[in-house]
Amino acid sequence: MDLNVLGDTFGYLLRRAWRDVDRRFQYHFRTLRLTAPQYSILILVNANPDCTPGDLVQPLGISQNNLVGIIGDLIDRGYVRKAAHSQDRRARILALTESGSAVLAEAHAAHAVYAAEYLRRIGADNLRELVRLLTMFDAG
Amino acid sequence: MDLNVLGDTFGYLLRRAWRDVDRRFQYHFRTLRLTAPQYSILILVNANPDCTPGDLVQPLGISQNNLVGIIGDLIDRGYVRKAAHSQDRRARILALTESGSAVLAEAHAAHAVYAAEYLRRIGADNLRELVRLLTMFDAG
DNA sequence: TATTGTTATACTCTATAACTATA
DNA sequence: TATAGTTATAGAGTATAACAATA
Repeated sequence: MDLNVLGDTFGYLLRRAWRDVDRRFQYHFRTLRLTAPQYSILILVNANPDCTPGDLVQPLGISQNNLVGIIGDLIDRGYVRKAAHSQDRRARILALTESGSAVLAEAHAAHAVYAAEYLRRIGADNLRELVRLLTMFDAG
Repeated sequence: MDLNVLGDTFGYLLRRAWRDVDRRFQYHFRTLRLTAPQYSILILVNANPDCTPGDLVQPLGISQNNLVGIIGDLIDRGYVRKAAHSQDRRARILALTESGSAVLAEAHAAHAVYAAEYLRRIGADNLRELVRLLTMFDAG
């Protein structure tokens, strides 16, 4: 097949790269049954205890209505707990449960294996350079 | 918000970059009502006349069953036509219609505007470097 | 009036399985 | 027995709109 202009089109390549990375992520996280956004939520809630769901909207790039279900799943599975905000009675605050901290540790271990795979495939220098370039796309 | 390890995680950044790029693509292709995969199909069918749907599976990274609907939509809209294969009666061959060639020309024009936006934002050298790095992820 | 969280809905993309007609 | 195309279905992810409670 002649790829024509596609082989030099960064959008085409970005989509393929994302699909490859997401597929490998899913493979390494299959026993934990965590998606990439769910892993991100665990990391953010752990690093920012008592944050609100609204705080997660920007860093995750997921709108608040769609966050409800994803966080709700993590709550149902006992990894995250949601409590009333002390000042603003509209707001909720999030924190990891003990079980959530434990699964986050397992997730970090799974992520290390996944990352090592790409370290071999792509190389440390290339990955560092990629992070630099991708950060420029970050529109928020 | 403390991003913790996420700010240096290429998977996280890749997802955000892809979402940004896809959103801008959708914006520039809104009047043509073409998705990124549909634009890719028009390019590939144009560059490879009389290819089969199966030929598109690998370059698009879309499985054959899911391709049916996407190609079917392009056929319904009169951009692609499907005909019998001369040797293999199981297979079909694809080609652009006149209307398909016309819309592809419009799509290339829309893509040029979209690409110019990123050329300003990211810079030619960085985009070239990005294409080099993303090609390494291409698993097929 | 505006904001936080929530529900509902629809559409796209993706994944698995199974079917048909050919080879 | 394998392959090309197709159909069906279910699950994510995403988008818009609307609502209740509270600020």
